[in-house]
Amino acid sequence: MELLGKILVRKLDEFQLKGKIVETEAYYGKEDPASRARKGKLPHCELMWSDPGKAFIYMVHGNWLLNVVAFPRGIPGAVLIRAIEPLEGIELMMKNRKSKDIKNLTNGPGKLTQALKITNKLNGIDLTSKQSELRIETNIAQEKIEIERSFRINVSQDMKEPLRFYIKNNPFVSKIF
DNA sequence: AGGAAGATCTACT
DNA sequence: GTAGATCTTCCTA
Repeated sequence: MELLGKILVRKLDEFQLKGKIVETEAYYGKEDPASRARKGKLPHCELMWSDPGKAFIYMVHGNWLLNVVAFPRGIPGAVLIRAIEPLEGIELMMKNRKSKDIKNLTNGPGKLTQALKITNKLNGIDLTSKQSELRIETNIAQEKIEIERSFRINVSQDMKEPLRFYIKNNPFVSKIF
């Protein structure tokens, strides 16, 4: 996806936490049996019908999952950020996660939200605005990345096509086939 | 009001 | 690798 390789920036009081997006999954609306939007316009996921570039944060199994709305208004769909590679503020992430293993900080959807202190307070925030507490920056020195794709992980009913994208040979992706 | 499900994580064998 | 914990929202009575 286009999000791969971009930088996720979480702004706290005096600090900034940064991480490179290394793993994503696509979710659609009613076409997708795994999507929460499949049953119709549920109140809490109305953001999927909203404008692209907004954060859609969803709680499941006691974990916050971070999504980015990916389609124009009117079309439901979002991209789940599964894993990032910590770049800045790593010590604070370790503190948030109570772990000192860097590879264990953000290599999963629920883990990265803990490390970055992402909660439903940030639901619906504009990820493209400079003032947002949470935003996505384009990687200036965009290195060459190889994108690999596979089927989604831990989804009870997956679709027929692979909807998971990740950066090849990156140690921070949650699972490699 | 109560119960079930869900895009997960951790700990233990 | 498998089981259990965990929490919020939605569905049904």
